[in-house]
This record gives sequence, structure tokens and C-alpha cells, in this order.
Amino acid sequence: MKNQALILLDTVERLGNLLRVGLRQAGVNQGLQPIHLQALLYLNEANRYSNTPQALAEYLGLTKGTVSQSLLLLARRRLIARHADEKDGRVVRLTLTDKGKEVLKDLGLANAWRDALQTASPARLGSATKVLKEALAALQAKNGHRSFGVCVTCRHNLHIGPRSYVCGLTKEKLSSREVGRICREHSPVEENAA
Amino acid sequence: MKNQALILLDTVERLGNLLRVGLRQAGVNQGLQPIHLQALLYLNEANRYSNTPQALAEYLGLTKGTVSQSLLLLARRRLIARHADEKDGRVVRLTLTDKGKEVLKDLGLANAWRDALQTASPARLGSATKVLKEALAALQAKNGHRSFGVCVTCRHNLHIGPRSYVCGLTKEKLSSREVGRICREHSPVEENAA
DNA sequence: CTTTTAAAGTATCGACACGATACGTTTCGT
DNA sequence: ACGAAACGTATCGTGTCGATACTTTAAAAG
Repeated sequence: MKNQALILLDTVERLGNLLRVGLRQAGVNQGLQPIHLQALLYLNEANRYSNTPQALAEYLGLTKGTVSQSLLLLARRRLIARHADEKDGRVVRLTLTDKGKEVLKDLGLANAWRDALQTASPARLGSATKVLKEALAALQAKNGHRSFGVCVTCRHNLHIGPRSYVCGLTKEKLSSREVGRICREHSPVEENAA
Repeated sequence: MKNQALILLDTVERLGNLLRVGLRQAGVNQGLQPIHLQALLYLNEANRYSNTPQALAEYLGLTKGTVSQSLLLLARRRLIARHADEKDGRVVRLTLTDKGKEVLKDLGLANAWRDALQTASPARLGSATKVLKEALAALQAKNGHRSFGVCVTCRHNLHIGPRSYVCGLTKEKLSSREVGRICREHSPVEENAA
């Protein structure tokens, strides 16, 4: 009998393949590769500390040189805009253009996925998500990767009042909208005292 | 609040990325790309009806032309062997060479994965696996993909005695070892009367 | 205030995945 | 016997990907 964990691994790998093929399929109309769509999806969710080439490279697990090429292509097609940071002249800020947002909207991603999970109860969905998130966090920690979570789940985030947040790392105020975005400096709160 | 299913989708996508990057990392010593390792892994599990280029292409969701190139590389490095089928002159049978099996063994894949899931109980692992398998099956069905399951879970498989199996599709006898392998003709038994 | 070191980003090169298309061979249906 | 379909290969163009080298700016060390 095969190990239960290995079966789950196999399933996740196959799903990953399928999702990647789906991404390729979805992007073929726009002439975009899977990696381009992943970049757009990330930039659509990244907060103001994390919308840089370097952060994207870490998120995708690729080198900065590789990512630079993909960003060049996206910029050529006017799907993203690049602005030099005011404080630090080395960093480039990446934002989606209206055209870029449009592309994401038109993809209609995740519809098939939602349908595929219709039969599962929310409770079982939550349970499965929890297991996979643990695995993800463990793998990221082991490989020295960042977790790229949202501020709400970050130990740096301080809830100082109703709809009022401050990042303990940057000492900056964060809007209630901002704390739902992905951050490069994310460090998960530890809830399980092992 | 985001949909529960979408959070799961995001997690699976990230895990898929990580696993892919891990595969790339694992193969760099051998000079192999992720796709090559996936091919070897598949051929290591495929049964005698499914060890062909076409089946591999369907499994990976790629075109046969693309897969043909990867197989050429693997054959050049003596990781797989290609034999013409005796009955059907069109098909090529693919088998791992000893060197190919060695490569897989040396990879030591899935160790990190097992560690990452150590804290999760078997029950929760099983539950999560079930959810994802449902999603996988639904997505495959929607896209007209094959399921590539093992014979044990196939409706064509007939258990005619202790350690004695027959495939209802090919009418051939299958060893108890063979029914644990992946089949291209796999069609899951329907257990949930919708 | 220099000098050094590190970090962010870009440019270039080679290897190769991937799809599209065309082609050859073998098998099957009529 | 003939045409259609299936399996596989070959070729070509696009673009990812890592490695390396380089520029510019910031931070750290002296």
C-alpha cells in the first residue's frame, strides 16, 4: 500500500499540470504564456511593498533575469506599467494597466474550478485547504522561500482600531483594502504551539 | 470575503509552482528539465496499455509533437528504450532502462513533501485527497481528458478470484502487480449516485 | 567623506519546451 | 482495394529559463 501522503502529492502534481495547461489554453488567445498570466495575477494582488520584479521572481521561484524578460514582454504590450520608485532609485514599481486588468477579467479563470468543486461541502473544502496550506508553508520554510500571505494573517500586522491597521515592519498605516493583498514581507502568525 | 473554492485554487496553484520548481532543481544535476522527470515518473507507473508517446502526451496535456522531442532526448541519454509493438506497427513501446530507474531513485523526490505533511493526521490527509481527486476528475471530464487511474479503481477491472484480475476491455489477464499501475483506458467506477 | 559592499534591475547567450504544420507509415472500415 | 483515421516523427518559430556579466543606486565600513 502506498503512503497516503504520496497519493496526495500525486494528486496535487496532476492538478498543477492541469491548471498549467488550462492557463496556457486561456492565454493563447492573447498570445500570452502561462508565466505571463501568473505575473499579471500576482501583480493584481500584490501590495505596495511587493509590486517589484524581485518580489515577483521570489513568488514564482524564478531568477530575476528570467522574470525581467517576461516583464519586458508585458510592458511592450502595455499590460503593465513601470515606474521608478521615488525613495529608492534602484527599484521599479509594477502596476497593471487598464488593458492588463481587462485581460484578467476576460480570462474568466476559476469558473471551471468552481464548478469542479460544487459537490464538496464548505467544511471539507476548508479542511483540505488547511492541510495544503500547511504543506505549502512547510515547503516554503524548508527552501527558504517567502510565504507571500496577506497582511491579515501576518504577525507584523497590528489592528489598532476598527478598520485601522499598521504594519509593524514599515510603521506605515494600511487601509482595510491593503491588508487583503499579498506581501513579500509576510510572516505567518504561529497558532499551533508544537 | 473571497470564495472558499478560490482560496483552495490559489493554494493548489502555488503548490504546483513549488513542486515544479523543485522538479527543476532536482533535475539540474542530471541536466534534465521538469518535463523529462515527469515523463520518467509516468513511464515508471504506466501499465502495458499506456506506455506509448501518445498516452504520455495525453497524460501531460501536451501535443504529441512536443512530447516526441522530449522522448528523443531521453532516448539519446539511454534513460528510456523504444521498441516497436509486435501487433501494431504504428505504436512504440516505451520502457525505463536501468539507468532511467536509477535516476528516479537518486532523485529522492517526495521526501520533503512527506516531512511537510508530518503534522497532519491521516484522516485529514485522506479527506483532502478525496476533495482534490474529485476536482481532478471533474476537470478532466470537462476538458475531455482521460483520468489515468489505476486498474483497481477502474470499472473495467474484474476481480475474478484471489489475486486474479481480468480487464473487461481487453479481456486480458492482469497480475496483481499490474492492477496497481496507471492505465490510459481508465474509467472510474461511479459510487455516488447523483 | 571616501571606499567598499550589497542590492535591484537589465542585457545577452545558449539550451530547449511547446505548438503548428507537414509528412510517412500502418491499420481499419467500407 | 481504397480512403480515412491513428501513431509517430521532423522541422520551424516563439519564448521561457538559467548563467553570466554589467549598470546604477543604496547602504555599510573605513
